[in-house]
Amino acid sequence: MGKAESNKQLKRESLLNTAYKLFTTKGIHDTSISDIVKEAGVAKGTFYLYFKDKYDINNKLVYHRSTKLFENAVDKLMASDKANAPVKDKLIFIIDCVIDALADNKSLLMFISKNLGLGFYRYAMETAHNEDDSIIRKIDEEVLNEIDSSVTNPELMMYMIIELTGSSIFSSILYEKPVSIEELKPHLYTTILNIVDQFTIK
Amino acid sequence: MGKAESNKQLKRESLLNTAYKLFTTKGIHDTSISDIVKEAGVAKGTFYLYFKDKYDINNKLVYHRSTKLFENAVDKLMASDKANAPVKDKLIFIIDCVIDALADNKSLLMFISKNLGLGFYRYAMETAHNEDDSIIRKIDEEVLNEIDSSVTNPELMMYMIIELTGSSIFSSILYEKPVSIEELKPHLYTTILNIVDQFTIK
Amino acid sequence: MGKAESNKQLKRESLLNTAYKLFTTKGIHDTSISDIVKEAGVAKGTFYLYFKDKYDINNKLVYHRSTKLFENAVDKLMASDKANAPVKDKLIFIIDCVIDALADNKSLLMFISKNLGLGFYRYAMETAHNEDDSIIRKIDEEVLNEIDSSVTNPELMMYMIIELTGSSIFSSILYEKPVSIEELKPHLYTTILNIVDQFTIK
Amino acid sequence: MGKAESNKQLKRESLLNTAYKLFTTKGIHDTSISDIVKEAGVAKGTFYLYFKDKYDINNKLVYHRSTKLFENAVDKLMASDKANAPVKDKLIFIIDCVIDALADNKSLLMFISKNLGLGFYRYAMETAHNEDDSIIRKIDEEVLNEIDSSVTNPELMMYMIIELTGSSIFSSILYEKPVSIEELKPHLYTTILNIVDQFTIK
DNA sequence: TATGAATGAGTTTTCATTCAT
DNA sequence: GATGAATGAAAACTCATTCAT
Repeated sequence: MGKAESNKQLKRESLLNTAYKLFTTKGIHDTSISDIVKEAGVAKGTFYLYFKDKYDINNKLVYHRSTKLFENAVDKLMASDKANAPVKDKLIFIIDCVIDALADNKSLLMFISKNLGLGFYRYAMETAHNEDDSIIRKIDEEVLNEIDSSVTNPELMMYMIIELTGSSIFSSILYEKPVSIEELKPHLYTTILNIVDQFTIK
Repeated sequence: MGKAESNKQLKRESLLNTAYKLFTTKGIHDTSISDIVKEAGVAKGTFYLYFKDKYDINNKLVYHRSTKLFENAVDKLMASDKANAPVKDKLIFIIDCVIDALADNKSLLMFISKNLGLGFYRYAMETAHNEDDSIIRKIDEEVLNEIDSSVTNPELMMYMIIELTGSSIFSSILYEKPVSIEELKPHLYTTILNIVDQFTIK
Repeated sequence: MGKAESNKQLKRESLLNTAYKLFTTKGIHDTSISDIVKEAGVAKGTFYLYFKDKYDINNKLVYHRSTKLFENAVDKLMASDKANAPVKDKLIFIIDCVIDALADNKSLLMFISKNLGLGFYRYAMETAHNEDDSIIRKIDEEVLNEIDSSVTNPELMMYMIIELTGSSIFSSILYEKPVSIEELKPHLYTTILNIVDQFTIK
Repeated sequence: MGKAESNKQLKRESLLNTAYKLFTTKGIHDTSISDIVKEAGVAKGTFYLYFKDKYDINNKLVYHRSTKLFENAVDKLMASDKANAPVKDKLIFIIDCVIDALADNKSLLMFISKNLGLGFYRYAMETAHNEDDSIIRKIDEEVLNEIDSSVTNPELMMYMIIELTGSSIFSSILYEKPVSIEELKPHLYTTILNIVDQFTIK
């Protein structure tokens, strides 16, 4: 990668990071492209070399940041002694990792929650179809492919688990309402395991 | 109510209805105050007599429309033969009513989903504190006040039920993904009843 | 004066006082008629029963408040042992009274200074021609009519004295720059007396 | 200076000149930013590239035009045979130049008078502190630095002279009331010299 | 007299986008 | 590729004034 090439990437990165910072602080509505380029230290026109508009950079951010979240969780799983544990355990492990990461990074939680209003699942499915390197596909293939054939409707099961998790952690992490995330966790995991059972033919 | 007074309410109503129509069709971002007043047939300044800005009228709409949704559900419950049924049954009845209403009114579902990104529950609790006539308070008092004392943490239980329901129906109703709402319902209600059990001391 | 009549005057007074308060605090430019009537507790339309517009009420205020200033000074003079002193002494007495009153009421000083930007004198002369009860005419007749016939150009003399006084006290009272008003006074009065001498044929 | 740079200055100048023209003809209150840009031949947004609002461009104009006034006076003094005359003579020379310039340019007089309502002196002192190239500082250093040590309070002396001059010439130039500027001059200069004497220890 | 909701022309202000350098 | 001044359509918002009650 030549000097020019790396400089090019630097500008792009700078724009992405600045946009993320401003979107999470002031909100996308109150952030203008002017604000972004001023803070990023690049020229107005440069923005358009990399992104179509404000919403384009926002989408790229959502994809980028949420993918990383799951990638890290999978990496941690693989590095752990749970790498070969039963699917149920791996599922809880990954969910736990993601929750911890979001509890540690509330602005990311805020950012994702504002953008995935219609649910993690739908977004995940959409990107799974559009992007070759979809993290969802990777999770599916590498972690959950061994879901027991006794599960009647694995996709629906995953849907309910993801939606329940995704929607219930926000208020808990951000406002500790109605309970803190640490208090929520055991109940949530119990429910998740119940859902798995519910979809399992005995 | 004098002639002037009723005319005043008419203008306000007209603005609310027009805004709702435009927000759900074109989106709030692409709807200008000019658009609203033009379609509502009132002068620009009149808008500012009733609402601070676009976001103010939007919030008032969210409150108004979502309250109505639950009010109708409670009314239906009271008029039904389930008025004196066990709490579990009343809960499922209300949820079923709300889901049916939203399935019948996708633009309302869309509208609410865009605006309650952080979850029904948090919004419900906030308005419960701010508004005297909060529907949530009413449901609490009139329908659920008899929750069995054997439930360990009724608030947390309701939280999980509401979040699971609120987030899982969207994709199902709007895109029939991963399954249609009619297919989802039995699984959802099973999970809800499981959650109730989970919080019940045996 | 009937009840209705006094109520009428009360509204007018309330509008005048509120306008003065707002003009001196926020400036005339940032005060709207809406602001005035809201704070005064009267209806919008009522404003137009008494005043033509914002500038009309402002002018009436300037006239009213500055006239009172000089009236009080003349009253004090008449009540003092200087009532029959030489003109020079009476002149200094009146000027001293006015300065003290303004030093005691900085918002009034601010208000007058903003509105009499083109000088006390011109304004005084204009109102002297327009208003039957002009305070300037009264001062002229009751206090200064005995100006010695040895003064070559009494009008010009008064002009210079008024302008010098009017412009030099502002900064002194409001910012104590370049010196406090108490420090300024002796120098100012010396200069005034010098001006009188300058116009007196010896 | 590149082509772009000079074009940039041209736009700024054009806006300043147009604003001055409109402010002096119609008044600042009746001049809209739309008026300015239309007449200046630039786009609406361009205005905001150079000025914050109407009042910002007005302030910059006051500073610019009043500074020029004194600069020209000092230049004329330096080019004259009075360059090395006694301070008294130089003082009268500069004042005379400024008065003549304002008598020749009544719209400038009007403009300055409306904006320096609280007095030349205060404004001059403020800008002297804020601006490195303050004309007041220059006059002080180049012309008046040799004020005789026998003057007890040079700053106060200058204050009184400036305020007297500044306030008394307006009505005289604009309305020839109470006397024309040519009639006023000898009396004014006599008073000024008297003030200098008053502050000089004999 | 007094009211205050309604008006809508007029103003300020923003900002995504372009394009000559 | 990179720049950033310029654009101008379009948005938000204001407010003096009116008039039916």
